[in-house]
Amino acid sequence: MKLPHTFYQQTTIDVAKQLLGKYLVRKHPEGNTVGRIVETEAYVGPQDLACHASKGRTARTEVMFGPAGRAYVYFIYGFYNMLNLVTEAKDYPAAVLIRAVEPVDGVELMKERRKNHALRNLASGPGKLCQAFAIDRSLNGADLCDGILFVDDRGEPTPRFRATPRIGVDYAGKWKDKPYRFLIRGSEFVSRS
DNA sequence: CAAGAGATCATCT
DNA sequence: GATGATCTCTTGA
Repeated sequence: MKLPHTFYQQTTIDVAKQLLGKYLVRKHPEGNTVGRIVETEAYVGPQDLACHASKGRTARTEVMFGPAGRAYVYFIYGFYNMLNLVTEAKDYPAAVLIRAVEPVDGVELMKERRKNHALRNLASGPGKLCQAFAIDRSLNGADLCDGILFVDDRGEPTPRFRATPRIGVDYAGKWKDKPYRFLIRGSEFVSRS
C-alpha cells in the first residue's frame, strides 16, 4: 500500500524512523526498481543549520516549504543527486534524506546503471541510490502519490534501528552532533556503520 | 585498510 | 568566486 500524504505530515523524526523497512518504488520506461529503505536522515526545519532551508526560502529550497509528500531532489558536488521526501506542514521546511536502500527488484537495471556488480554497492549511499534508481532533478517537486516515485508499505513492522549523527554536515555547529541519522541494525546495505 | 585527492556544476555571495 | 547532505580511485604502509 502506497504511503499517503498524511504519513509525511508527521514530525520529520517520526517519518525518518518509520520509513525504515518500507519500500522505495521507482517506475521508469526502462523498467521498475524497488529497494527496501535501510538508512535515513532527518532535516528538521529552519533552525536546523544542517538543513538547506536554514539559509532561507530560495528557488532551490522552495519545495521544502511546500506541502508534505513531495520529492526534493537536488544536485551536488557536480556529480550526484540526493533524494529527500518533504515532511510536515506547508510553509514549514523539513525533509527526510533517503541515504541507502537494499536492492529488491530491478537489480539487473541497477547493475547496468551503476556498472558495478556488487549487490552491496548498488544503492548504499544517497548518490548511489539516485544513480541506481535513475532519480534526477526532473523529479524535484514530484508528488509521492502520483505513482512515478513513491514509498510502499508492505505491512512489515519497523525493524530495530540505531541513531547516529548525520554524515557530512560538520559545518552545522551544535546541530552536527544531533542523532538524526537512522539505520537498520545489522543491515549490510547501509552507507557506513 | 586508511587517507587524500580529484571530478565538476548549481547555487548563493 | 567558493563551496557542498558524495563517490571512486590511487597511494602507501
